[in-house]
Amino acid sequence: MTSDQVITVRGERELSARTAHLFTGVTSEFICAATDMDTWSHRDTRKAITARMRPQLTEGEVVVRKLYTPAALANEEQRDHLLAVAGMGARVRICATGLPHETIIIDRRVMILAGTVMAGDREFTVTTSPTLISGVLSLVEATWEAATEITAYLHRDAPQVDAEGRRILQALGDGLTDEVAARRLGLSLRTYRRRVAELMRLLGSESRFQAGVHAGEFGLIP
Amino acid sequence: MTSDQVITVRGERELSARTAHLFTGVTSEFICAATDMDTWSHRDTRKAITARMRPQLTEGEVVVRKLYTPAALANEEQRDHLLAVAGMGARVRICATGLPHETIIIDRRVMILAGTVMAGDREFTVTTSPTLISGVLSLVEATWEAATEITAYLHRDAPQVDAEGRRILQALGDGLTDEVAARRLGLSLRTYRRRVAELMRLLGSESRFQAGVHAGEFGLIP
DNA sequence: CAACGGCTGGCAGCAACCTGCCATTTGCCG
DNA sequence: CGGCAAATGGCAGGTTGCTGCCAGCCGTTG
Repeated sequence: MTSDQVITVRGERELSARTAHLFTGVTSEFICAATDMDTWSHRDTRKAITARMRPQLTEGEVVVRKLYTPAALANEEQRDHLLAVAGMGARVRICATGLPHETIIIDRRVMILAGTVMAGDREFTVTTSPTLISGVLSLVEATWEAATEITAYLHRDAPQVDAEGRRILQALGDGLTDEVAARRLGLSLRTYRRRVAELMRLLGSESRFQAGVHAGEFGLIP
Repeated sequence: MTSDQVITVRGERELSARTAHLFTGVTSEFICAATDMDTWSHRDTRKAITARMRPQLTEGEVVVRKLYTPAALANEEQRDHLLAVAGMGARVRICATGLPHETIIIDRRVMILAGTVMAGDREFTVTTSPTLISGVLSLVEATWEAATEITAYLHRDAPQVDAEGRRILQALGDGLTDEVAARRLGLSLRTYRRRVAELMRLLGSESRFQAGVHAGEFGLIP
C-alpha cells in the first residue's frame, strides 16, 4: 500500500497561479470536460492559452478534446470560441445529458477536478496519481462516447415544435391512423393532415417513416 | 491550499482487507460503476455483501445504484445477480457506450477507483477528498443519465434484422417511395411491401411513422 | 362597416400504401 | 426425376395518406 497526494486549492486565482505552468507545458494531450467556460472567465487568459497551444494543435502534436454541455453554446462568445478551437483541430463535443463538473487531464499525468463552492470560492483538486487519473479518464471517455460532435450538434438545429405539434407527433408515434388521431385531438381530418405536412416539412422528411426517424433523432418522441 | 490523501492498494485481496468495513457500514448511498463484475469475482463475497445490505435496501434506507456495460449481461450468472439486486430495490442501468473502470462511491464520503493492472494485480485508490468525490460523482451522473434501465435494456430484445432488412430500412429512412426503393433493391413492388410489412411486424409498429421511430430507437438506421 | 389576411374544414381526385389470391419460380429432399 | 414447401411476382380491390380548391369563420385594420 502506498499513498499519494491530492492537493486542494481554493478559488480560480490560486489555481491559476499554481497550475499555469502545466497548461503551457502540454506535450501530447489535453482533455477538458465542463458544463461551460465560466471557470476561465478571464477571456484574456483563455486567449493566451489558446494562442500558445495553437502551433502544436494545428500540427497535430497535441490532441485536444473538449467536452461541454449545451450551456456552453448558449453564450454566443463561448460558442464562437469553441468553434474557433474546433477549427484549429481540437475535437469538441457536446454532452446533452448530465453535467460534468470541470475536469482537466493533461498528458494523462496531471488531473484537475473542480469541486463544490465553499465560502464563495470554488475548490479544485490537483493530482498526479496514475490510478486515479486512469479511473476518471475512463469515465470521461464514456461520457465522450455518448456525446455528439459540436458541428453535428449545431447542424441539427432542432426544429421548433409547439405543444400541439408534439401531441401530433405523439399520436403518430402511437401508430394511430389520421382519422383516429384527428378525432382524439379535436381537429378535422384536413387540418390534422395539414399539421402533419407542416411537421414533415419542418423535419425535412419525405415520407412518414423518415419523419418518424427524424422525430426520434430530435428527441421529440417521449 | 490544503492537501489530502489518496491511498493506493494493489490487488483485490488487499483492497478487500482494507475496505470491508466500508461496505458493511453503508448508511445512505452506494454507487457502483464498472464494466462487469470480475472485480468481485468471489461469488461468496458478493453474496455476503448482498445479504448484509438486503434489509436496508428493501426498506429504502440505502439507495443503491449500479452502472454496468452490456458485458455484465453476457454472463448469465452476473445477469441473474443484477436482476435479483434490481428486484430488491437497487437501481441498475446499462451503459452501452464506453466502459468505465470500476468506481465505487459510498455515502458520498469514500470513493474507490480501480486503475491499471500492474504486475498482475490491479491497483485501487481509496480517497475521502470531498472535492475529488463530487467531481467524479458528476461524471458518474452524466454516464448514468445516458444509460438505460436494465429492465428496459433487456426488454427491448432488439429484433433480428438481416442485411436485406437493413437495406430496406435504409431505403425507408432515405424517404424513397416503395416503387423507387423496390427497383433500386432489385425486388418487385409486391415483395418489397411484403418485406416492409414483415419489418413492421418485427418492430411492433402499426404505422410507417411508428416504424421509423422504432427503427431509430433500435439503432437500425445508420 | 368593408376589406383583408389567416385559419379552418369539407370535398374531390390522385398517389401511395396494404393485402388476399393465385400462378409461377426456386430450392431442397427422397 | 417427381414432389413438396417456401419464396416470388402480378393482379385486383381495398384503405390510408396527400393536396389543390373553395367556402366559411374570426380578428385586425383602415
